[in-house]
Amino acid sequence: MFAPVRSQTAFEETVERLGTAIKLGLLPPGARLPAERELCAMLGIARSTLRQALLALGQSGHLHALRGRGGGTFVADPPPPTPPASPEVLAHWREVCDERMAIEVGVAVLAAERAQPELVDALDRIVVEIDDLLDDFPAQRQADIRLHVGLAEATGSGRLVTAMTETQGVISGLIAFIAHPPEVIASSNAQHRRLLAAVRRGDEAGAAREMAEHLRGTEHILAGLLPRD
Amino acid sequence: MFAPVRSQTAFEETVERLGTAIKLGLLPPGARLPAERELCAMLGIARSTLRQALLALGQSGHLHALRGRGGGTFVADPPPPTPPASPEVLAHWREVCDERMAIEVGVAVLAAERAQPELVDALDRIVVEIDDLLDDFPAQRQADIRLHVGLAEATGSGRLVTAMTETQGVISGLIAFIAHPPEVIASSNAQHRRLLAAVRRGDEAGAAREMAEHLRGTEHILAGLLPRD
DNA sequence: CACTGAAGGCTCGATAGCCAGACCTTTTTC
DNA sequence: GAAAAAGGTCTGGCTATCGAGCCTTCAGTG
Repeated sequence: MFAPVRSQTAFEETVERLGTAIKLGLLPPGARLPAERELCAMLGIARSTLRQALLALGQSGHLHALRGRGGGTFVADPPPPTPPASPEVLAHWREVCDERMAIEVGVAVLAAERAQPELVDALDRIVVEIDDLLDDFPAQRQADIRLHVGLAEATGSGRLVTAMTETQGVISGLIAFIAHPPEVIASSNAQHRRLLAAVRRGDEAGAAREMAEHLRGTEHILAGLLPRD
Repeated sequence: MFAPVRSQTAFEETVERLGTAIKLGLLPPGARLPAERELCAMLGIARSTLRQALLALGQSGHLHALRGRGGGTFVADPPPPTPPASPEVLAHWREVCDERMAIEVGVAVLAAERAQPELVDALDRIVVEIDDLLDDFPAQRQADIRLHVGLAEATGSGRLVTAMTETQGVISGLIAFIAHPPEVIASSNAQHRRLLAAVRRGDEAGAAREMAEHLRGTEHILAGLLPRD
């Protein structure tokens, strides 16, 4: 209740926002960011602050800039190697999973309530895509992320999309640990299919159950690999 | 995706934290806060910053200070009148409800999974309490808040408790609008009872359904009173 | 080939928030 | 009357951020 107040600086928040977007593939390799003068206006910060963030992401290999007309800031094409998950996240991985469970289940229920068939169709296509990508782990991960974020988008709530992307950003560092034999992926994707079916028929309770089970799968694997906390 | 970065200052965050705790009754009228020198250490901020926050809450009538030995900062005993909900919250009330739905449903599922009987017992007692308070709206509201926050505590995740209190803080300003005939309260409390029953037997899907229905009740009433957005 | 416009790169001064600490005043307790 | 425990006040310094101007690079255009 009187836990430390730790407000992020604008610089930190910007690095995290852009960095997460890149790591999750929301800003794909090669993509061009808006010009600095536009971007800082969008983000509501000064250009000097934005540049600090861009510089940091440049040094970590996520961005590179080209000067001159037609230049700009681009997402690095060979993405930099993902650093090992921070010990801080590792120490609290169970809390991270809990929060993920809460948000994703909530999103699933809300999505089931809203049930826009066209959006569910799009998500179904991602499931098919994943089935074709059983070997290509990075691509399959990104499709998985798009699926989960897409579900959040289907709720129509911007704040839930934000919460979902943040959650995915944190959990991705953990998931990178897990071995991914094709049969695990396939079973996980089967859960996706059942989840979407429940969402499509507006079955809130079913969606909640499927999502909970889906996430528990990840959790169990992590529990076997990570230290007790 | 490039939405404005708006980082709260330590001062703002402190006012919000303490103010919410007071408005939700987590810091009951008459309660004494830790001494300034301790409190600022707990919150990890400078005393001058903390004092700004305390001053602000004093001027809004939520706190009053007594000097001298045995003095301290106390929660005002006749709580100040709640100001009308901010137009900003009113404009986005549907998003607020969505976020609440997601978090509370997620919490309900997680609580059902964990299911610590003793904690559920405590929550059951709150339900009984509410049944005895059908006339006393403020007291009944606070009991309701304690029930929902208690459910979050039952998940064992500190971050979910934080999310829940924040959500309750925002939604409370809206709920103050609603007429509360005893029969509405009674029916809402019956939902509490069914919800806790589902949690107790570890029925995740059931808990999700009950919680969703419970919150939808509030939403429908609000929809009738507030402007379309 | 020179010019232009659009982009990143750089610098500087002003401001605000925050911190750390010392000191003052009030009140109770011994 | 002294000590202790609290809130109240003041000052100086640090850092993040802002805002604005100017420089450099370079593709396109005439």
